[in-house]
Amino acid sequence: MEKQYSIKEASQLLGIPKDTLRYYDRIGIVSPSREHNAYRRYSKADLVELMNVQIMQYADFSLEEIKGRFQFHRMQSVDPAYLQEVAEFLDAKQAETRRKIAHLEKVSQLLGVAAETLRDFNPESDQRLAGLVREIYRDLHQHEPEIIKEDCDGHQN
Amino acid sequence: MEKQYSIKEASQLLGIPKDTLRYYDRIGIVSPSREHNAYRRYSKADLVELMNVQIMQYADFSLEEIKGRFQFHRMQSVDPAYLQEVAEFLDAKQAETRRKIAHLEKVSQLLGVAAETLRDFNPESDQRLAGLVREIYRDLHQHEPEIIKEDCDGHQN
DNA sequence: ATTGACATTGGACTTTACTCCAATGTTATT
DNA sequence: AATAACATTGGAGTAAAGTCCAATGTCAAT
Repeated sequence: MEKQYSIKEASQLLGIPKDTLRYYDRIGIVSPSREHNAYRRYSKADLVELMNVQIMQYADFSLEEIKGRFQFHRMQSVDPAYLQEVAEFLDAKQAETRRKIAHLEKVSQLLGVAAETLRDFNPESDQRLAGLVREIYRDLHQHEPEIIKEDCDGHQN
Repeated sequence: MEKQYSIKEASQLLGIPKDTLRYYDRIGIVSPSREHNAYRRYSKADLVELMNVQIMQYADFSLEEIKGRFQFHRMQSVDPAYLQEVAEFLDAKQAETRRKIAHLEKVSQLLGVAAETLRDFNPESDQRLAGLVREIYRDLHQHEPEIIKEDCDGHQN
């Protein structure tokens, strides 16, 4: 006889609001069984699934993705082709994550240089700032170079 | 006589949809002047501002922030106290960005190990995966340790 | 005068992941 | 029987940053 948990208990154990648990039930992410009175009863397996969901969210998966791709602990027949597919999906996610990191690295640089330039203005950091901005702008869409290309830090000249 | 640009031209030059430009006008981000017939006329300064907006967005600022903090190219009197304030704001943003990067680094690790584990299962990478997941879970909310702590990769045991 | 390409507006809709509410039902305790 | 503390539901609202639409106005060329 495994213990079962009320929605309140599940909520407290996992730190997920009750409304959110109901929402997950509604959209089919984790749908616990019900008691005679229609109260939700969360099994341990349900809690584990919810922890999975939390991890997946941490890893930037959308609920759609979580719902779609990751029923694989449900299926007992672990089709190797399917495993392969999931692995590729993870690879793609990782690549995307790396791109995001590269982006944020540039942002961090930009912010650092911008703050420095504000703190004490000198032509050197101003130059670096302008260069970064240009680079980012190129990054943003690599075309249409022939317009104004002021440095975009706001100080008019 | 500086050239002025129609909304279509501005849109094409900057790669921003016309509807978005109108939206920016409405919420007061960049509000160009108008012709006799109420058509918007974007000046070069407007375009520069819009480029600023693009950079700011690249740097993960919300439109609220862009609107609130960065009218400083507008003000000609560059109050040093204000510069200081902005610099601190940028510092805070940078710190936040660094936190995001740290998060994504962990995500990337997790995805890598998860894919590896799926590809060819061996107890070693399984261990690493479990360890990472535990770490993340601790990260997620550092409390309530006394429940189930299965590895959250889905394979039942 | 009509056509086509452009412009305007207010307002509704989209997406994601919740969050809140009111009306109502259930359980346990007083 | 009344009360408190739970639970249920459908449905509405929220945030951000657009995106789309219909009705309408303007402009240049035919």
